[in-house]
Amino acid sequence: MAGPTRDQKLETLLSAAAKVFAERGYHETSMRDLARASGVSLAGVYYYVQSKEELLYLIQSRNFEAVIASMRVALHGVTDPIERIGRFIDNHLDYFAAHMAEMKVLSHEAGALSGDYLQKVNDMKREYTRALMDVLADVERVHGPAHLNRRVAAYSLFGMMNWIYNWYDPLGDVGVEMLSQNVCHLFLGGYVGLPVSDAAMPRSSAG
Amino acid sequence: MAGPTRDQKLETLLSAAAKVFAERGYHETSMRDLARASGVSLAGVYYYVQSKEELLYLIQSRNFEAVIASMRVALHGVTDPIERIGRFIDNHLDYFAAHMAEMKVLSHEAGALSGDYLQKVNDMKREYTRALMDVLADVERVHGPAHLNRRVAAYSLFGMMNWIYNWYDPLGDVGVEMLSQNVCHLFLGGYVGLPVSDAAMPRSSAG
DNA sequence: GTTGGAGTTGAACGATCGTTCGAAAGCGCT
DNA sequence: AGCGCTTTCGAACGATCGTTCAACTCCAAC
Repeated sequence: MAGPTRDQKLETLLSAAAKVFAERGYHETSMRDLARASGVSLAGVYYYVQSKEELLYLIQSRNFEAVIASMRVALHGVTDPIERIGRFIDNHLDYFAAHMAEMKVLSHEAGALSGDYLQKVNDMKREYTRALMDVLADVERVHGPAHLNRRVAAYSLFGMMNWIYNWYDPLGDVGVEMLSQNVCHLFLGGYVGLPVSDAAMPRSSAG
Repeated sequence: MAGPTRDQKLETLLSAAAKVFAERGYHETSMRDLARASGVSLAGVYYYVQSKEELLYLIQSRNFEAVIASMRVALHGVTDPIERIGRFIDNHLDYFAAHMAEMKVLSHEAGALSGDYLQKVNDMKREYTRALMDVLADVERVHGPAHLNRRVAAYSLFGMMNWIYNWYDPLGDVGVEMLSQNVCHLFLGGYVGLPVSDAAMPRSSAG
């Protein structure tokens, strides 16, 4: 019958904050809004968090770390470059759809941080981008050079995937599986220039 | 020797505001920042604009109108659906790259408006999205049904194109022409599922 | 029953926000 | 010079912001 841990209450606070940040935006949201949404007093928020900016940083860094860690697992042991891309996309969209509020805050509120907070999140961003670029380099090593600038291709893919917070409803008629398959097909079809065999689609080879 | 018109001074104000909004974000920017950036006093701004929100609305609506009008011209008389898509992409990226600050404000500050302002911008968004979806329907009518959900494809393309404010530098080593060609290739290759003939690329047929 | 730390709070702080307003300044016209 | 209209401004308004702090409650340990 133990009450919630300090860490658990912080998680609850972060979760509530992510929801409000996603709806109203970081700067429009006041600490009083967050207090109301998480059921504590205004001053009570500051018992768990040093500042409003640290709150945003915790949301961004924790989820970014989770995405990267999950991506490493998803790609581990997979050698076919095409399937590695499929896994990368699949992992990204799965996590995005499962944590819409947090990922919208991560994608949309990228420039709201400053100082050390900003630098640390930017480091993760560089690491994640590098991971994708490496996979793209693998593809070209195996299937020959693409007729596309690799950097443009990488950021276009991130654009496709990160833009979904503007329109996608995980509970709508387009399931996450279909979304992921479509993005895989769209990107791979355009990047390697040929219809992608179903065997390379992660959804049908891992389940 | 006539001094600047009232409309010209408003344009100057909007341009300066777009730049500051793009850099700092709409809500972080104060009317005092805008006054300093445009060289007038704080109260002076309110001679040209009723409110901060109207300022944002004017930036968004004027540029959205320009994009839509320019798109109508670019597509006029073009019958081949594939080339119509190419023109659509080309027009979008051309305008985006030429008006980075304004288009970033339009893309990134979508949820900052409210009331009638929001409704009017949303109407334009619906019109623009509908235009793309119609072209996609044309493609499928000619080249057979795509193996992709049309809505997912449309929003993925918008994602690719609108995300560029997060990374693209028009003055960098990737020119607008290469960017546009790459996005065309990426999208068409994935959507119609085959290498796109150069003749269908707007850059090589219109010059 | 008393101590002490963890958790929570109401009230207040100075700063900054968007907006307003009356007055002054510029200026073509007579 | 004097009038009328547009343009500009300094100063102030009330509201809200992020943050702080002393005081309070709660409860396990002694």
